[in-house]
Amino acid sequence: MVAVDQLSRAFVALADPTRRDIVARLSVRDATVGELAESYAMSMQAVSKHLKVLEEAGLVSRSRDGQRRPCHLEPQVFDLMTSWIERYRRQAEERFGRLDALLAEMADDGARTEPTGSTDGNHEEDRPQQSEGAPS
Amino acid sequence: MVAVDQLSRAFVALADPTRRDIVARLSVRDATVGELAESYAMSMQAVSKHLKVLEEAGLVSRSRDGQRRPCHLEPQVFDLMTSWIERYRRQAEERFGRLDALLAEMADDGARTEPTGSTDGNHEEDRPQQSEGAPS
DNA sequence: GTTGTTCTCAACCAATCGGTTGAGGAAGAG
DNA sequence: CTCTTCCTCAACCGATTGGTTGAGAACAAC
Repeated sequence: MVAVDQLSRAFVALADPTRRDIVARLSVRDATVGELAESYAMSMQAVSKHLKVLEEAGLVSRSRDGQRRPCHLEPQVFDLMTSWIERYRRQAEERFGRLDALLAEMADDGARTEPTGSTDGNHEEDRPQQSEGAPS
Repeated sequence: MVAVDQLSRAFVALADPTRRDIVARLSVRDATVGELAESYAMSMQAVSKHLKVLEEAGLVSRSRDGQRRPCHLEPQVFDLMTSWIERYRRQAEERFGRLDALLAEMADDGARTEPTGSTDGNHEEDRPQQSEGAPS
């Protein structure tokens, strides 16, 4: 995790089962580090590290309450992930001709993209180091 | 990645910018290992490893065409991820949105319904090793 | 056959990850 | 003040990750 973008941090954060479980618990109610640590067979320091990862990913915030550090779920980052996923899922399904599933979805948000033809080709992102130009 | 569940594999796979970019390219069109490798400043072996990760996550499948191994995006796994995310995003927002409505309700009919617990409280999953029971 | 292309496997390496233990800071309680 | 509670920081450790190079398998083409 060396100065990576937020999307990478978010996916990295949710890649660990313990961290996903922490998110699940925090979605029910806020909790302190100690409370969370009781649930897992690991030290409080380890849980604290996991929370740090979640916090740096923007998924969790922490306030002060005496010597306690209550953890709070911040679900905005979820939108970042789902929008990334949905973008490419939609493009892929569009390409495979699964228009039935697509049309049902377009009834919701009315995104009028060309059926199969356009294949826009502008998938920008924090591209990793490239050697040459775009692919064709 | 030592025999982890599919959800972990999927998040791990998308945690790398190069792999996300591969997914982006494959959403436009299928591609061979060599074609993909031209786009990045790394060896074909490295790209092949990335594709292996994506394949084991179920995000990419590969067929044979002579000595080529065309890669194909399999977007079903995306649903697994979005449904996980949406579940907890919804629960969190529900919890935040209900706070005001809850307080108004508690002024009316007292403490008959449990504030946060009634909605579900069963966030099962392939729980990591726990020490004790559920969180209160 | 030989040659060339495409791709994978194996070994290696530095860096990171997920855990540990020990020490210590910060704040409430006696 | 001391003591305890809650939590973080630092150092360490083994396993994994993301890259490399070299060898070679599989297939097409000559």
